[in-house]
Amino acid sequence: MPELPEVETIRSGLAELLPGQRIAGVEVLLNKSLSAPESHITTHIAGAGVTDVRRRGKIMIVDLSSGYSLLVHLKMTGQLVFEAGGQQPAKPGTGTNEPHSCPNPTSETGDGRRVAGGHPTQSMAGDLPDKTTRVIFTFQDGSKLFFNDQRTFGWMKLVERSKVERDKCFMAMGVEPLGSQFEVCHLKSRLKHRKAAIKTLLLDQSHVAGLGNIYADEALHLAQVHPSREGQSLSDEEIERLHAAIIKVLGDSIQAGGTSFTSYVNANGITGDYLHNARVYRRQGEPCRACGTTIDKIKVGQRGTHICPNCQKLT
DNA sequence: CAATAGCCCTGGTGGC
DNA sequence: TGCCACCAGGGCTATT
Repeated sequence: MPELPEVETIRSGLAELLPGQRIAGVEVLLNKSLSAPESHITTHIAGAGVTDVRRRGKIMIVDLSSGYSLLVHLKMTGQLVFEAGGQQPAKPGTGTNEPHSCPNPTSETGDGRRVAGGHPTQSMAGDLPDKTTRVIFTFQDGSKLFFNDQRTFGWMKLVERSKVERDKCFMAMGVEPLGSQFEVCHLKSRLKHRKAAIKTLLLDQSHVAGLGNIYADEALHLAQVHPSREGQSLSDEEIERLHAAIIKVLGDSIQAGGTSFTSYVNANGITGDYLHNARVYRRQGEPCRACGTTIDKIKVGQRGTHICPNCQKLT
């Protein structure tokens, strides 16, 4: 599921591709995927240019010249894939190339899909649209942006640019973990007097914005804190470790182009790379990279949770 | 107010 | 082979 690093990877890709593009048309294949009055779609999306692509927490913000912005939450299986228009060579015989080429800021893949960062030749998405495609944006130069979402939990909505910051989805959102406002004392104050499990608190977007199941598990392992521990039980030293761990796992993942598994792809339909280096996530039964103990999978707050029982002790 | 359970949804998996 | 219960999970809502 896209968390902060995945959304940031997609954002930076789209930020190189979309600004300057003008939207020619919008095709909504599943109504609930895009909430905006029909009249607004024709008047405030169609014909508008894209001016900027931003991010807040796990939500992407696409600013339009019409004075409106599109907010996008990918939830678990959402994807935003850009397909360049113009030339469409369609080479059916082209096989997969080297899976780990060097970072490539902007290049052509030869099939019309443009690549901005990440790993250009790694498992591309198939032909689009497909059965998971919910919304298609067509640009004046023939390029397209596909909003795909297998499980349809994701959403896009159109809001006035001036009201974006006050939108309901941002009102209760906590600090950006990679921003200057995320300080140890902030985390301390949010965990104080809280009896809920530390992992549950990390997943609560009102404390820190952008952490999901993957990076909560990863950060807790790096900080050597058991996810079931009560928030209030963490020592100052543990909170300091956790604070540093959150910043490190998110930063490392962005560096690697986001996590690679199931349905995550970046703006160009390309998978990420972080999971190869995951500490505990989806590694149950395998040895801990730090101490060799077998990674365990438990439940914390209804969520599947991966721990090293040796590195992360309850007491 | 804090904590928790249920719900939305589809595709993959494992048991029979 | 088919059928089906079950699981995955972000975040909103209702309940305690």
